[in-house]
Order: sequence, then structure tokens, then C-alpha cells
Amino acid sequence: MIESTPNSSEQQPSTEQKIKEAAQRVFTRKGYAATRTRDIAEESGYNLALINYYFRSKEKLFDIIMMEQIERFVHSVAQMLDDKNTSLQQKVEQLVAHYIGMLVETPGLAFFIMNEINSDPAKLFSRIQTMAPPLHFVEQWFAHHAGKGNSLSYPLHAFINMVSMTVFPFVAAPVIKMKLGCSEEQFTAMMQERKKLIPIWVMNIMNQG
Amino acid sequence: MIESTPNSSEQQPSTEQKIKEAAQRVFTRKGYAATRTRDIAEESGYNLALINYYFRSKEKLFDIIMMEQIERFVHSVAQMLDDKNTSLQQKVEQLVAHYIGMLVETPGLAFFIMNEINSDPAKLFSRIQTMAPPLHFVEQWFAHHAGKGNSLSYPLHAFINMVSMTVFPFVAAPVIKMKLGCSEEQFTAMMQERKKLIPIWVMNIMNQG
DNA sequence: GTCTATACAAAGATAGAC
DNA sequence: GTCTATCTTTGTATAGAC
Repeated sequence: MIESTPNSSEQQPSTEQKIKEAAQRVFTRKGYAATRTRDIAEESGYNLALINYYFRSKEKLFDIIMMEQIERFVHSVAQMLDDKNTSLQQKVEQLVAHYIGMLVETPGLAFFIMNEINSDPAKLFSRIQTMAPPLHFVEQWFAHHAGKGNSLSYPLHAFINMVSMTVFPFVAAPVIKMKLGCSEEQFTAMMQERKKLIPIWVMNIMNQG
Repeated sequence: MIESTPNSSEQQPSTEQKIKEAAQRVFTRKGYAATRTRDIAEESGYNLALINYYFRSKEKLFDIIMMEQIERFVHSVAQMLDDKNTSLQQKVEQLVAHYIGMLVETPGLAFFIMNEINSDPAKLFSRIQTMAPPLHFVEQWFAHHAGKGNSLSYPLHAFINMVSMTVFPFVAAPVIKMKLGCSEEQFTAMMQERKKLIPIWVMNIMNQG
């Protein structure tokens, strides 16, 4: 195996790091399939062989980059979801805002995750599983439904709705932009509106019998 | 260019048609990326070169197959959406049920559409555009919001919500299945439940101020 | 550890014979 | 229209200089 990069608090970025950053730029610009390992080599300023030396394959390199993004996201969210001092509604508001904020800033992330989910769900799932300890949010979510006489699956439906309304617009973004007249700003503005609206809709759905 | 297939009401399937059917089977079974043109050749009983003779590339062949599926779907929906004798709520119920029904029966279709949307949105959009004449549904949708003092973008939000809640679960299906314990039947049962629930949620959202 | 050059295999695309 | 043989691109791997 390859020695993991040692330097974390010294010097400038390592070669490995520079390759990763170059790869991220190219992948973001052209997408996975259209990116050739030779493109990444050129963008990084290093040779083709170096990519293979550090990361055994194009796919592994891609996975590493995107998994890091997902991990950063999950960690940042885990903290807010485990806060004992916020109400369920506040958590929903924070979660939705956080999701949308990240997806606005990281174009292609939603698409990547969808791709991962559909090509190797187990890998992604286990990776996220280990990152997600029991959360206060989960308790609150189910407690909220407890007294309502809903079917057992209702909390799951409500959760799926929250994620759907938040994430799906990004997956369908190109089509929505065309409807709005191809403007990136309009799309972002609409998603900002949704930061306020989605929690209202979600809470309403949760309070239905 | 290649001569379009002539036979529509005579004889058995043409070679072109047989290749298309073989390709559909392989694509459905293995997914686009994992399907080799050689697999399709073998499945069809013809030679590798024939595929290229009829459809210039693997990608074009795939596009043709999936576009045909989408067209079939859009046409079947257009009729119900233009019906002057059904209420808006009835149309929503029909639309959601129809979407879910098709996605349950055609695994991978949601994923394909998502991919199309993100790789060449214009192609897909123009293709669907030409298929969608002004529909009674659209009038009813906006009329419903007219007197409500909502923001101008609210009808769009409501529409996005409907599509999101309907389609997104299929895109995220692998993860949901894992949560439910990997059972295909449970997932389908859940989507059948949603046929009834989504219209309720959508109408509630539309009736909010 | 870093890099150049090169080899190799898989898979899509094509030329040309029939 | 159909097939065989071949070309090209691209991901991957290795040998060897420094």
C-alpha cells in the first residue's frame, strides 16, 4: 500500500494534495465520465503515472474526493442534529438551510451523490453509517409522531418528503433553470426562498393525522 | 444518414428493432456504464459492427431507447392532463399515480432521466417541449393560486414539491431500501402508500397562504 | 519520492470485403 | 446488410532514471 500523507500542519500542499485539488477542479468542470486521467495530470502539472502512484485508479481518486466532501458535510450536520437545546422545528430549519447552502456552493454534489447511490449504495451507506451516531434529532422526530395515530410508516414518509423537497430541485436544476429562463441567480434565489418554506411544509405534514 | 426503418405494419421486427430490444434488455440488466456494445451484439445475435451501422454509437443507441420510453410516458400523461372534465385534485392524483406506476415498472428510468438532465439538459428539454402542448392542467394549477395572495413563485414551488416527493424516492431508492432492510417489496409498498398521500400533501401546500 | 517513457488491455468506432 | 479485421482512445501498470 501507499504511505498515507504525513504533513498536516507543515509546509505547502503535498503532491498528493495538489493532485487531489486539480482532480476536483477537472471533475467539477467536466464530470466524471468526460474527465480523462490525462486531463488531471495536465491540470496538476504532474505526470500521468503519479496519479496512479498515489491513487490506484481514476475511480478511487474520484471516490476519495467526493467522500471527503460528504464527510465534511455529515460532520457539520451531526453536531447541530444532536443539540439537546433546540426544538425539532429549529433542527428542521437548520438542516434544510444547511443542505441548501452546501448544494448551492457545491455544484454537482447532488448529482455525484445520486450517482454513488445508484452505482454502489453499500459503500456510501456504510461510510455514512459510521459517521452518524444516534442523534437527538431522531428521538425528537419519532416522539413528535408518537401520539398522533399515524401509521408506523408516516415518520419515514415525512422524512423522505423533507429530503426530497430539499435535494431534488438540485438534481433537476438544469430543467428548472430553463423554465426560469436559464438564470443561475434566479435559481439560487428560489432555493433561498425554499429555506423558509420547506420547514413550514414539513411541519404541516408532520402535524397531519 | 441511415435509412429510417420502413416497416411499421408488416413482417417481423427488423434487425434494427431486434438490436434495440436486445440493448434494452442488457441496459436494464446491467446499467449503461457496465454494458459493453459487445454484450449487446451477443444478446441480439448480430455482429458488433451492426450496432454502429444502425446507431452511430453506444450512447446514441441508449438515448434513442430511453427517449422512446419518455415519449411514451409523456404522451400517456398529456391526455389525462388535458381532460376538461376532471378537477385539479383528480389530475394531481392521476399524475402522481401514473408517475409512480411507471417508475415502479421501469427500474433505472429515474436514474436515466437524471443523468440526461445533467449531461445534456437542452436535448431532453426540447424533446419534451415539443411533446407538451398547452394543457388544461396548467390553467387549473395557476387558477387555483390566483386568489390566494401567494407570491408569484408559489405555484412553481408547489409544482416542484409534487414532482420532488414523487420522483426523488426512486432516485434515492437504494438507500431507502437499505433503511427498510433491503426488501424490494417493502419499497414498492411504500410507494403505493405515497400514491394516496402525496396528493393530500400537495393540495394542502397549494391551499396554504 | 518524483518523474519520463512505454507497454498493455478493454472497449468503442470504422474500413472494407462480400 | 452483414461480417471480419483493424484502428483509436483511454484507463491502468511497470521499468527505470534521477
